Amino acid sequence: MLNIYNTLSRSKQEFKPMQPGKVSIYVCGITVYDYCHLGHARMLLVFDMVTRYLRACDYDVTYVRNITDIDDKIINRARENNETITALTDRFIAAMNQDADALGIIRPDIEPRATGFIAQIIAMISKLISNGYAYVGANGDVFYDVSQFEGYGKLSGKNIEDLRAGERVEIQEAKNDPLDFVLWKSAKPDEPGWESPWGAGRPGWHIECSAMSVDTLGETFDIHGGGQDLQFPHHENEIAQTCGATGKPFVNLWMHNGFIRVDDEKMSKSLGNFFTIRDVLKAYQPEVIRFFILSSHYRSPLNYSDANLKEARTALARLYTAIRDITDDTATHDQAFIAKFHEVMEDDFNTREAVTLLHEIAHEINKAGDNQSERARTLAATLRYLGGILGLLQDKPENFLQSGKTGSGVTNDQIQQLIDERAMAKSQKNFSLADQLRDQLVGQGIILEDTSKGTIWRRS
RNA sequence: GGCUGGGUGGCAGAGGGGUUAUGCAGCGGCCUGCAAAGCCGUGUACGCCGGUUCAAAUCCGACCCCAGCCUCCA
Repeated sequence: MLNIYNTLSRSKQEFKPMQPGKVSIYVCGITVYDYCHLGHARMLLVFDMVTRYLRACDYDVTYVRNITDIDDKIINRARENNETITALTDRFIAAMNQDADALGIIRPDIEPRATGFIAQIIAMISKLISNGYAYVGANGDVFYDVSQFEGYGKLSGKNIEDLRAGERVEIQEAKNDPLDFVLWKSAKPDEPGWESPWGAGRPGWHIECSAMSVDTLGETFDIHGGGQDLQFPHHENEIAQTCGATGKPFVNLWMHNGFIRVDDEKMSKSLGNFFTIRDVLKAYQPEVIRFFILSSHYRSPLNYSDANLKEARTALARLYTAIRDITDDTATHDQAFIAKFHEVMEDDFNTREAVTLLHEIAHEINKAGDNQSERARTLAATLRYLGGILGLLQDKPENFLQSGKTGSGVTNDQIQQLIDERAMAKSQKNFSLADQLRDQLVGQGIILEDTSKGTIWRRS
């Protein structure tokens, strides 16, 4: 029985899909005006893990992750760069796909782009106006009338009075209420726009997701996800819009992933403390980033640091080391570990416990000694199978262990040459030369291991 | 100020009324020419103050501290 924490009820609840065996998920994706950072990576990886796990449980999953390709930041950035909006968004969508692919993230089944749904957006806004939830403001923009929607603030645990008391909402003359938010923004003469009943303009951010999710998954669907910061106002507004337009419940379960932090502060553009995925990939293997992120619970904050990434690399190397040289292709699985794995994953996707379990399996393999024994092969197959559900341990062990980013100044051939020289020295009992050659490699991040089958190497 | 979530050993990070988390680092040992890897053993812990209980890191209450949201944000 799968239990998932629902932000709306602030508790774990049993997951019951609307249609048995089928799951529909919508996740708020990326606004494409810059490279993705590690925070985006966490969102991508968390929901990748969720869909992978649901599929491993034989659910037929439809995973939708949108792209916001029209918005003020995009317009401004295109203007700064002196390029067209399409050129800018195409460029960063390609970059996003490149980064996501590198991290082994399975592409969503449907990836709607806001600009492809203008008709649906306009239709939904019209519906909201006719249903009495929206109005045309003094400046020609269309606004959502928050006071008309009962339960506004329920998802984020806020009430309208508190929000007003916060007084951080910008006062805008055109609105009836400072809390009202824009659905359709009139275009200034030099801005892009689409024709609409309210003149040329573009959609507000929130309405995009309402229109795209309803169009791709239906008026009510199973899971809606996104980063924690989207709870308010974005998801709150989505609920108000979709329910206002359809008169039906919107989603059954809200999932929000925690943030990546740097020095105990949220990683963000405004703080200037963000690291892009591609920058981090220069120093660490993609699987290390995945392992790092899955090493904590998806709702917990997670601190990014060089030390933590290094540790993730070491821990993952331990797992790969355990299955090194074991042929596991024909072996069966250890059902006790499989059952335990599902037990922890069914508790709100406790990937940290799952990773702990992988370490326990690795330890069992190491204890087994003879790595061609039936027991070792069964455990290795289990380790690889369970790791695979998390998107881990699918590489060849020697490939992972040798393809680290340290010691990249020395080629495999050079390493092998030094190993050969050292073997010669060793056979002549010239240990001081042998040690000197080994130290030389260690200085370049290459670790040698003398085994019964000869000397093998890996990157530290 | 309001609303959420949290404070765990040297570090990271789970768990969550009585039984080893796990990983990294440390220490002792085995193995090794020496290492590495691995194995065995080992230490350090649950913010503070009360309460409930045979028993509290775990439940309850107060307090202190931190983070997130309340504005664009994954």
